[in-house]
Amino acid sequence: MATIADVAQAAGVSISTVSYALSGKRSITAETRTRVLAAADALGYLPHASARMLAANRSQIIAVSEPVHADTDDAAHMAFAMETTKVARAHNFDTLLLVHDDALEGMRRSAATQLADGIVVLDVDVDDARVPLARTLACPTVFVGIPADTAGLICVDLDFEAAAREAVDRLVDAGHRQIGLISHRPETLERGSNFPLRFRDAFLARCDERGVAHAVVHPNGHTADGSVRRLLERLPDLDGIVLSTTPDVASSLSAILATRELVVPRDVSVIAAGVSFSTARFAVPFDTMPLDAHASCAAAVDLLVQAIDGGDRSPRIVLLPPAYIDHGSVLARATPPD
Amino acid sequence: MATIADVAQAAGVSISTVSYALSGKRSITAETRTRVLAAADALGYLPHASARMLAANRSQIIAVSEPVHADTDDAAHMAFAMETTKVARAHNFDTLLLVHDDALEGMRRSAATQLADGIVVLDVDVDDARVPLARTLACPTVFVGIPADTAGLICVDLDFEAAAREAVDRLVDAGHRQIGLISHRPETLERGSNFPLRFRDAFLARCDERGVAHAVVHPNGHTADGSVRRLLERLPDLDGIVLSTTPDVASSLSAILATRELVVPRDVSVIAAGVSFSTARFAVPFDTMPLDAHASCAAAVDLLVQAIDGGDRSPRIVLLPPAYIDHGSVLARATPPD
DNA sequence: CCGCATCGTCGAAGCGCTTCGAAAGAGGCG
DNA sequence: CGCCTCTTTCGAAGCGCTTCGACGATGCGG
Repeated sequence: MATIADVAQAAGVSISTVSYALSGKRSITAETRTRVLAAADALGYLPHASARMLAANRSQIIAVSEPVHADTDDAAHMAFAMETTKVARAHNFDTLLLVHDDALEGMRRSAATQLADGIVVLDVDVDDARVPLARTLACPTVFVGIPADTAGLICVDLDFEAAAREAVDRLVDAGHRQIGLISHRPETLERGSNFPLRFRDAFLARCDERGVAHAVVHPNGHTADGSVRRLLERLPDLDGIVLSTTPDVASSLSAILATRELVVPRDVSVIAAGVSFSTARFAVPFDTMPLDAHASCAAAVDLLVQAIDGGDRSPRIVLLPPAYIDHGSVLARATPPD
Repeated sequence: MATIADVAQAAGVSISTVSYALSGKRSITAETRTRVLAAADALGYLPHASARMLAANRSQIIAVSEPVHADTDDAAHMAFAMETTKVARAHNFDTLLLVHDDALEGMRRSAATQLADGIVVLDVDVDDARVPLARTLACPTVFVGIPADTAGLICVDLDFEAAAREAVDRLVDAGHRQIGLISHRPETLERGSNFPLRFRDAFLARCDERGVAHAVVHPNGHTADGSVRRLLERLPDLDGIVLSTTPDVASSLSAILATRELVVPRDVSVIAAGVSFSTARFAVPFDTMPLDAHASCAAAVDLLVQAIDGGDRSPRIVLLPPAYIDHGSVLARATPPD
């Protein structure tokens, strides 16, 4: 491997001149710069990563902490890790993957050894062990998700509350009067995954505000079977369903409604909200307010880079407004006669 | 952050003594070692990653190259990247994630800058651009998957050929006479994904050897709809199906067979082989020979660490024998009267 | 014509660690 | 008692880079 000394020799200049010519941190004559760049190019020179890290006190590495809980959607996780990596590259950072139990310990390690310049924390629980840890680290950290106690943290997430409100509003505005929410499985909520709670609570509040009959169910298995049954028990004239659940449950919904002679959107309107999968390939695609991995990760990395490069570590919560993708699964109801 | 000098001072020894006490590369009296360890502990000392990398000429980082093609299964990719990371940690390596277009360029970069000590290449195509690149790199590289030209490479994969043969053998041995293979979507094969080809070819060869009627279909959409229709056109008495396909296609199979009054395993036996998803939660679970991410990645990382630490870079192909998980989806057929 | 900025380049220090060679001390043997 | 060996520890070099201070050269104004 060629070193900066080789380039310097080839270009007939000093080592520091090469460094400045390549970094642009001091002015260099155009002619000298050209010579240096040519030499670097000819030698295929790339700076030795660890030497650069040591001297510059910067690793250009972002750690990504991703615990991967058994009950969460692998494909969604993948998307977040990948998007974080992609966006980080655009900022000239590489990403280090910290998974499973090392999601926690790895944060401490990569911060203490200064392996990472910053950390992105994914799959955040309400009561996440990584929250107190992050507070003790010298290393800037951004959470994708909102834990219970956000004091001192930088957090980014879809505005699940706004999404829940918009879902309710759209259904109510279109004349729906009995709205059910199919949420996540009970174990997901018990573990303390944060967004299902936020979504559910906002859903309940908005339904109350709008004065509409409503019910919330949590699927027990991997289909919407029991959820639909329980919704219909509580809302016999169910005309709207909001989905904030897993892809397997969502994809089974149309068929299960069909067994009860219910057709989407003829009899029941459906909106999927805060979901990280697409319903476009479902037999009946649903209107969707997606949990957009790219948007969340881009925002997170932007904030992190700002903290690293710009030194702006002031705590804040950034909520991303939901987008609405129309697939025609919401049908206006005739206003019931007073 | 505490440095090795701080530890040395606290323990009342020299820097090199601390280094040797911690690394164990030279003998140190028990008493001195204890003192050093105590001091390191008290100060919360962890060696500065880049300083250590620079001095030791070792990064303890493995790059993971994962292009993520649009037509491939996100959850499966996730599993491979995660498992690689997990196994790497057990060897005291961290993993750097290289995705999308950077899967290729990142390999060059992390090798040239010596950011990575080795590379694991995932999601390998038959004609993968990363193959010729790997040959030019100084950095040891292990492929998870078998490209067309394996000259000079270290590769690990499930023995798809053996899996195909075993699937055919099990069906034929159980008296099946018309066996269909539902393979991957045409675009997956066109892109040159390597294992579907290997599996299909071995399937065809074994069916010929065993003298059994057979057909191969490639699903067009995301269900097994058309595949089943085309199989039945060509094999009117279809009694066995081998699945080497995507989870969406596989999960739709039972229901689609049901529309034709075909029940698994009463009328048709099914074996899923070389798949990275579980069929355990399907309405009818299938016998499965899994593509085990953990096994593949563990083997890959072992080989890579051997190459890095042990200097053993001799090219080789390691094929992992398939396991067979019985879910009762294969039913012995009465031998037809001669 | 001299002094003073300004510009482009250079030399050297230093980032925190590993590792080599050597020094110092301990112990055994003739 | 001296010599040699072995063990334990130390000092210093060096990994490849960034960056600071300085130095010579050039250009300008007084």
